[in-house]
Amino acid sequence: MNQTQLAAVKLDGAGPIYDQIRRAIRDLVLNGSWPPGTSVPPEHALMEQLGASRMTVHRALVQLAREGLITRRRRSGTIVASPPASHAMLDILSIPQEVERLGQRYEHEVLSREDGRPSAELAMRFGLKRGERVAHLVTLHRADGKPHVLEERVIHLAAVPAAADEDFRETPPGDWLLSNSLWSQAEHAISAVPAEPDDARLLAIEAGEACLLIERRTWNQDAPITAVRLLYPGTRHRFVGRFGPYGQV
Amino acid sequence: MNQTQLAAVKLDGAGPIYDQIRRAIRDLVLNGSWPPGTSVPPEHALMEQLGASRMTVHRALVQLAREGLITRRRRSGTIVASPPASHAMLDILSIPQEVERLGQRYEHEVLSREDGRPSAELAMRFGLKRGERVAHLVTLHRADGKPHVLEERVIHLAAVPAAADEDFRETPPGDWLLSNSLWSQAEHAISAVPAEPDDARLLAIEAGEACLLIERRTWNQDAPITAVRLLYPGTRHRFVGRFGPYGQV
DNA sequence: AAGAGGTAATTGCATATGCAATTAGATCGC
DNA sequence: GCGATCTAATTGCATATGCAATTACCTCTT
Repeated sequence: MNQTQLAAVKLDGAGPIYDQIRRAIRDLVLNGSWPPGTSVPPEHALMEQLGASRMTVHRALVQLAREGLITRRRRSGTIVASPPASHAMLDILSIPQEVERLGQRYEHEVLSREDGRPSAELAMRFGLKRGERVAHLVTLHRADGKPHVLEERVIHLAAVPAAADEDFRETPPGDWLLSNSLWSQAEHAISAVPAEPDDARLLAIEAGEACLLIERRTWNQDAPITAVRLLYPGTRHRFVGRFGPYGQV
Repeated sequence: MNQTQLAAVKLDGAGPIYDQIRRAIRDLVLNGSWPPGTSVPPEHALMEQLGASRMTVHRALVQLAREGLITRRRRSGTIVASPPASHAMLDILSIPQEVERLGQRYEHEVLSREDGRPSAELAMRFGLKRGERVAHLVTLHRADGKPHVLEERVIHLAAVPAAADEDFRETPPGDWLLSNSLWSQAEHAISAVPAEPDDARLLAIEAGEACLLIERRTWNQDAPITAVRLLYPGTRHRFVGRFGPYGQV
């Protein structure tokens, strides 16, 4: 919680001062130098440290608070926020949550796992470099005992070394990664595909049946973390989102 | 473009002044009193009209600009922005754009149209009230001559009376609605379904082939505008989105 | 030890002031 | 007219100042 040795805020001289401060602190948060719970120096301290006026520092902090990276309270001060678990998009990041929100019992089973350098076929399918060590996992998620989604995932071990010693029995890989790694960008692709015979058998559906395929890749500051293919029996699933023309107005 | 008789900004006395100003202007924009292109009074004018300091007015306007509702330029002033065509999600609102972004030639054809009270079956499928008058359209969109997506749509004529006199030959219904109606909320559902025989024939694919189904309903302030089912041959399409845990960081 | 009350740290908000940057529109010179 | 130049309107940014609101923490009383 406390700053024993807090990495310093460094300005880069590009653009308005308030924005330099904002970006500097944002980067410290995003790259993990200031993990969630870290207390941010009070406005006075930053003001002296940076040689800016309080209002300028304030402006940067207010904006960061609006963006959700920090939490501010009078008298208590400012701390780095935990990534919002309630973010609309994030819902689909946690399969246990997704299942439980449907009021069903969740289970998962790791069907296979291999660590090492990817085969040519695997590298191709997930857009990997051959040289890099990855964990390759296939996991089946069940809702009330029935197959819910088939997950095939690679984890970049260079980015998440701890994954090598984790067996994912307690927590499925997606959720484990959410709490054991940092990510700053994710890319989704959604498409419909017919079920391959092997996949169909695991999902207990007919081969060729329409399935929803979600492919997601996740990075932290350009370093790839993980890539996953989620195959949902299409007839049983819909993804719903709500928005307005200017965002969530 | 100009304010012949601009509806006035009215504060409600609730909360900080800068936020009252922000909400007041936001509401004028969202409810259509200040349509896109309207020029917003300069900071000086608002300052006098509202009895607030320039910095306070400034703060409200800066925030609205960051939210994308207004556009500001030095000397030229501030105008109400057009709803952002570049919004990631919005891309899929315009099929012509979607096709042209792929570098293909766009065409569309209205295959059928019926205006009147919906049949029981139709009301059921789109969640309509039986009493309400709607236009019911089936449109096929083509890319480079090949079927791209099959659109089935209902338009609530009470909300968009002008739709009754439009034949949608020039502009397909989705795009026409974008420029001829206001909307504040949309809901998407994405799922995978096998192609029905009729639909498969129109899309020139095999019956039962996996398709991506996007169902979208659109409202303006709780009043339904339109509902649409877009059926994409799944193997040919992917929808891609990108985001970070704190939004578009 | 427990509760009451006071103090001060910290953020939130508003104002006033001044200057910089941009550029639409006016003016000038030819 | 037409291009060059000037002027001033408008937004962008930073600072200094002052007060309000919240509340962690200290002190005092019993």
